[in-house]
Amino acid sequence: MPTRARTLSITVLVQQYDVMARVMSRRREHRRTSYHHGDLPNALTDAATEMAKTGGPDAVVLRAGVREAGVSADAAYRHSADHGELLQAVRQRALDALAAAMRDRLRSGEPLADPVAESLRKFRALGAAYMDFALRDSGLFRTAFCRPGKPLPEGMASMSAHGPYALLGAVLDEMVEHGVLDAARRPGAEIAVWAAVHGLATLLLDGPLASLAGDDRAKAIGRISDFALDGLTVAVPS
Amino acid sequence: MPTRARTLSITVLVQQYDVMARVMSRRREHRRTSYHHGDLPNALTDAATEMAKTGGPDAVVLRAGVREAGVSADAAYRHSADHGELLQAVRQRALDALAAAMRDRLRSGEPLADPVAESLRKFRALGAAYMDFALRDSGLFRTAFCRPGKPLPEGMASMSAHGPYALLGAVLDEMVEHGVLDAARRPGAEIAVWAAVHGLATLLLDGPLASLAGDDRAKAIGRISDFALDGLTVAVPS
DNA sequence: TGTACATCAGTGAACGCGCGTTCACTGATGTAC
DNA sequence: TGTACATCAGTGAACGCGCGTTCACTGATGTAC
Repeated sequence: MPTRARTLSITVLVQQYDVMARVMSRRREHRRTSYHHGDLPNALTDAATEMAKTGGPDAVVLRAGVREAGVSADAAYRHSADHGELLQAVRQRALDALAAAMRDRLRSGEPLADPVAESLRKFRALGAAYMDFALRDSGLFRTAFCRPGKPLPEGMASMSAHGPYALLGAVLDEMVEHGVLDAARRPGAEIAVWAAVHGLATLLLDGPLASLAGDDRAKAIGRISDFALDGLTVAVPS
Repeated sequence: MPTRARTLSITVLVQQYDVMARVMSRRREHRRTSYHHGDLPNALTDAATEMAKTGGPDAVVLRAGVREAGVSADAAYRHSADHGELLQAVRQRALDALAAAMRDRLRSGEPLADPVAESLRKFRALGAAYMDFALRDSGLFRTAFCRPGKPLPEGMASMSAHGPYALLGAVLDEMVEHGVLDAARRPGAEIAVWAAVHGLATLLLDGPLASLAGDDRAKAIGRISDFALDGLTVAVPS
């Protein structure tokens, strides 16, 4: 069957062309002008972050990263101590992205004239941004909070001046300032609020609440901020 | 140096003896009287659960499990579809263990005469048991809530009549019954409370709060139940 | 009570995979004189 | 302005590991007649 055979071989050729084109375009992206890469540390972290975005922390694979960067495996070890350090860098990126999403949400809404209402608006905006990030960019979110190989260094991004924790703290301070939150209840409030929102995110993402359908899910998300607010602002602990 | 050489060889012998003794005792535990194991599915799940206890979900390794059960690798496939199914079985065990710890804590405390105080006591007991389990048996806890390979079947144990979720639900019902919790606030209350406690557990365990030292940690844990209670029982949402 | 036979539950060896890491080596770059 | 030389940042191949899974096969068990 010569006709069939020719048809097949053309199909095969087309497939081969597609594969080659893909390979070449990838090569082109990362083609270097010199023997040295120029900025391997960043390129590697970029590639690894992209993987985390898709597949979570388990997808952060050193060999895949150097492949993507168009460099041999050992080159990574000129800049990184080991795989754990790469993962740590990606984790940092993920935390930064989360904090950025929270800041964006703060800015995106219409500021309210009443400072009390405004501080509440901000509080809810942070919670909503956190939940959205967790559910939409779940790979990064999971990476940001994945179990680290070695204990994390103190003062990591989430705790730094611009991290999620600090953002929440600033809004809570505002709430105290405007009398929404009793100053006596301020200490440690970040942790309680953070726990509530973070817990809901993880239960929905990987936990037993993953099966919660669209509407129930939306309800649960909607409620968690009110729940946290009430938990903070109630006058008399029973 | 003949003396040195002899000393060395005795050391080596002692080491070899230790290794052999360990191997033999392991063999003995699992020595079978017949060609058939008798109860491989349970033995395998037992072994895998033990691994999860120590090393979390990543430690649930099929080959290690069959090794421990004293059986060849392929034997596992007579009873389990694949690795995912084994992990699922272990996850179920972990959830059962968590629920059991919660039930035990409910029973262990002195019941109070006042039904209002009693329902609050139960509420706090559940939270405390959950946190203790998470921090003390962290391997199992992590396994219970690890990301499943395939979506979980609906109606899993945490949602079943005796799972953690149902236990919390029952106590919340009691709180409504005795006027501690407004009935209008009852729907979805499990989720909010669960999220708060679960979130704190995961942040302390693997997250950025892992560095929280003994006293701060205790404070955060102590506060989370009050926080959740206040969030539920406050009269007027601002 | 035997017996043929299907089925169940094992065996030991192997496959293929992809990983993190390391090896000895080399091209490129910067610097002291 | 050259030049020797240390150092930096790559190469390609390999190592060793342990995993999940599958292969062809076999011993043990239950069942119909």
